[in-house]
Amino acid sequence: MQIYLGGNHELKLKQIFKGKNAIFYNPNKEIKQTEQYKLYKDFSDQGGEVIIIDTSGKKHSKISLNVEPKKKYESTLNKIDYVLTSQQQADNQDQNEMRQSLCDELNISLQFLTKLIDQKLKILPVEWLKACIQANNFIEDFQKYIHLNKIQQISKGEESKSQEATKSNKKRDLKDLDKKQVKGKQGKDDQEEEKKGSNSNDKDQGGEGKQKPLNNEIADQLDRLLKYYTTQGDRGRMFGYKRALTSLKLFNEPIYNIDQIDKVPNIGDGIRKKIKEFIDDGIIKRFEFIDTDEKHNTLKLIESVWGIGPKNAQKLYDKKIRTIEDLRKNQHLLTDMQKIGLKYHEDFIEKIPRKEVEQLLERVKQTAFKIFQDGEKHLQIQACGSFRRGRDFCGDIDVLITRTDGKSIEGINEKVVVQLEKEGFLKERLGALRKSATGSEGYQGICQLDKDHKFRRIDLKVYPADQYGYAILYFTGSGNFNVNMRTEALKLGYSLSDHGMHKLKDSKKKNIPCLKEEDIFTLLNMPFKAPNERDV
DNA sequence: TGGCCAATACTG
DNA sequence: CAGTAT
DNA sequence: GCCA
Repeated sequence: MQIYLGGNHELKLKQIFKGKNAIFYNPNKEIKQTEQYKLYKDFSDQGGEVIIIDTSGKKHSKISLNVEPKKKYESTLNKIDYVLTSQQQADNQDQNEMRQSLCDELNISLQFLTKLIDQKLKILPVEWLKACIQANNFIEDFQKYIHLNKIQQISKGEESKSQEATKSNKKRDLKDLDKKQVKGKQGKDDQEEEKKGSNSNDKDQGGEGKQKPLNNEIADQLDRLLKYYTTQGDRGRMFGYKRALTSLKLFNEPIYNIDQIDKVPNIGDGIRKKIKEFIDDGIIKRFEFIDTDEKHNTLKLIESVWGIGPKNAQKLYDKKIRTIEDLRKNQHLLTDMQKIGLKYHEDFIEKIPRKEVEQLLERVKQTAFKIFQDGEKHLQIQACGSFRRGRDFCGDIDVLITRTDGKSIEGINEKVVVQLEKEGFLKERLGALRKSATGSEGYQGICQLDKDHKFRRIDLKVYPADQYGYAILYFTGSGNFNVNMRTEALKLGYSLSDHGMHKLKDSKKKNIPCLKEEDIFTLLNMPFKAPNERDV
C-alpha cells in the first residue's frame, strides 16, 4: 500500500500517479483517520493501491470536501464518470462546466483534475470503500471501475484524436490554468484590482495622517471568507470564521498592526495569517477563494430567492442556471413557493424604509384592533427584528402579537390573517399558517402597503403572554446576538429558546417564566442591552 | 478529537 | 426524510 | 478554523 500525505500534491503528480488505481476522498469526515487506514489496508491486501490526497493544503492530512452526508456521493460519482467517459461526445461547454463543478465539489484544482483524467484514476469516496468491504463484494465493485478504466485506455488513441478536434476546449482549459498560476481568472483580476486600488488608497491616507484603525476592513475580509465558506457548506470553517468575526467586532480597541490581533480571542494561526496577508499586501491570497468566487457569487444570487437554499442553489447551478433571468425562464425547476419567491424577488431584495415599516405595523394594528373588542387594551402588537433594533432600513417586517388579558391566544393569528387578506393587505402565503406545540401561532407571507409601495416580506407571530419575554428577545435578534446569548445560557447550564428557558440537567424541564426581556438578562447574569445595542 | 445555538413547522 | 425558514 |  502506498499512502501519500501532505499538501503539495500538484508537484508530486508525476511520480505519484503512475500505475495507481484510485484516489479516495473523505467527504464529511464521518470516517475517522484510523478507520480509514484500516480500510485502506484491507483494500491493499486485496491488491489495490491507495493514494490519499490532501486537498486542504494544510499541515494535516485532512481531506475536506463540500459534500453533505449519506448517499450524496451518487451524483459526485456520476459526475466523475461523466467527466472521465464522455469526453468524446460532450459539448465543450458541458465538459468544462462539469469539470469545474466537480473541482468545486472535490475542492481540487482544475489542473489536478486534468491530471487525474489523464492518468485514468478513479476518484471514490471512502464511504463507498467501507460499504464495499462490509458487503464483501468490494473486489467486484472495484473491478467494475478497473474495467471502466481499461475501456478508456483502449480507446485512448481515439480519445486523444477527438481531444485534438476539440482543441479550442483544451486551449481554454490551459488558458485558465495559466492564469490560475498567476492567480485567478480575468474577471477576478479586475475585481481584485479594484479592491486593491481602494486599499492602497486607504493606505496612502493612512500614511499621510494618523493611521486609521483596520478593524472594519479586517472584519469585512473575514466576513467575505465567512460567506464563502458558508456557501461552500464547510461547517467547520464557517463556525471558525463566525466566532472570529464576532470576537473581532466585540473587540473594542482599534487595531493597527498584526500583533494586536493576538489579543483577540478565537483568532488563531490560520486567521491570523490571513489577516497578516491583508495588512501586508492588501489582499488575501487564497487562490481557492478567487478560483471559485464567481461560483460563490452566483450561488449567493440564486439563494437570494426566497425558498432556495444552498442545496437547491447548487442543483440549479449544475443545471446551468446563472442569473435570475435564467430562473424566470426555467420555472419548471422550482417549487410553487420558490416560484412565489422568484415572482417578488425584485422587491424582496429591496430594503424597507423604517417609515414604511411603521406604516405597515400600523396597518396590522388597525385591523387587529378592529376585529377584537377592546383590542387596544388587550392586544400588544409590535414590530421586532431589525426595526426594533433601530435600523433605518429593514429586510422584512416582523410583527409580534401578545394577549395581555390572560386569555388564550388561540385563533388570533388566523383571524387577523384572514381579515388582512380580505382587505387586500396580505397578498400571498408562504406556506400554511403555523401552530406550534407550545401554543404560538404564526404566518409567513407577503404584504403591500398600497399600490405605490413594493411588496414586502412579513411575518406575524402570536405568542402566549408567558412566553413573551423570550419571544420578543428572540425575534429582536440579531441572529448573532441570539447565538451569543444562548452560548452564555449554556455556560450557566441553561437552554434558551424563543419559548422559554430551563436548566439543562433538570429532567423535569421546568420552564423558567420571564415576562420581560430584562428578566432573561438578569437570569443569565448579563448586563441588559437595549435593542439598538444588539446589532452584533 | 469532537464540538461549534435551539427548536420547530411546513413542503415535496 | 431532506431542505428551508424563522 | 478555533478551542478545550
